Amino acid sequence: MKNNEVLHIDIPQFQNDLISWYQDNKRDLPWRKDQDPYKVWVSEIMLQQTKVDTVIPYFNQFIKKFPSVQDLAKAEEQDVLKSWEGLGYYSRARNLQNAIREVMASYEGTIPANSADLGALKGVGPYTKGAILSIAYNQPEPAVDGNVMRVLSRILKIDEDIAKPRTKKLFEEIVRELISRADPSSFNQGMMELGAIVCTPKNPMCMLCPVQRHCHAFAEGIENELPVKSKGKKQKTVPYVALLIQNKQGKYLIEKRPDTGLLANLWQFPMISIAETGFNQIPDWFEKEYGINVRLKREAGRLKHVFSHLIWELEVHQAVSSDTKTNRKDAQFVSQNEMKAFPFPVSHQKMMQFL
DNA sequence: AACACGGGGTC
DNA sequence: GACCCAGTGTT
Repeated sequence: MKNNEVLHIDIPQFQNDLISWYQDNKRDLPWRKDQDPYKVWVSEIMLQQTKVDTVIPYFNQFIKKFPSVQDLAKAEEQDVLKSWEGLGYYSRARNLQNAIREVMASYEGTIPANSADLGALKGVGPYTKGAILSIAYNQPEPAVDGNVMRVLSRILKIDEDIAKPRTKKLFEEIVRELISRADPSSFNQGMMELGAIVCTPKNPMCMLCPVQRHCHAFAEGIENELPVKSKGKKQKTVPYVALLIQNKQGKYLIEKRPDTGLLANLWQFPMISIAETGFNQIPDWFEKEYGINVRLKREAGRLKHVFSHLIWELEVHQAVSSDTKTNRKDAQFVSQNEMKAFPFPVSHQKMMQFL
């Protein structure tokens, strides 16, 4: 589809309506106090697939702890993950620190202001690249997220499936023609703010919309039919037995997860896929894998934890061991107090309620 | 192009 | 429950 087939609006007037509204109505958010590229970057990573209200306290605490590129570069990864604990998508934190270290090594600590160098950094995809270039460096680059696709699909009456990668590219090309050269920062942020506040997924507040007069979906009364988005497939359920193993010193066994995949490098209580290892082989399994003896005491409780792509059903058991050490690297007995320094996924924080 | 990758809020 | 969120990396 050619862009000129869908761009049936007065572009200068649209830009002016949007930017005027944004400047009068923008929320007072912690990452909008200045245009520090580092803070813009951190905020954009945190905001990926995450609501503004969720991000605010994490952002404030993160910037206080790691105020600059230098501070984040020299931090321990475990400290960075601890600051990210509960926010989800933990590879964002690890990729961010990886990229920040690359900025120190290759760019003397200055965050690149060009598309090629910025986009080559870990965790900086098309959206984040455009957001940093437009918001921190005032360059007319597209920053197309879910908000922008929703808003533009309605304004321009585009019914392509926004779940398809190809559709995102279409919107990026459209934004290249639509974006204000005078104030790309306000244009991009205005589009996202509009999507978050007015042009919401359900029941958009068209009566309050600053660009209502440009909107083809509103004109036809089909704002609730757009955007078109195909459904993802539903999650698989996986049953586990998780163990709260206490030794004679009153300490509990915890372990570090592998450095790739789900919840990489976070800590957890040992858990066993019950589909692979039978319940009554658990003691033997621990003897072999951890070099410790384990005796199950009682079931402490059950909990279900839902991820975007799978569901854990955890049967939590209390257990005891007469050992104080394990032969497994990245596993150790710790007191409840010592435990607080380790980053845990929310699923295993829930388990601590049973301690 | 399809899938892995968290967690919380809303209706 | 189903959907959504200021998406990216891997396959």
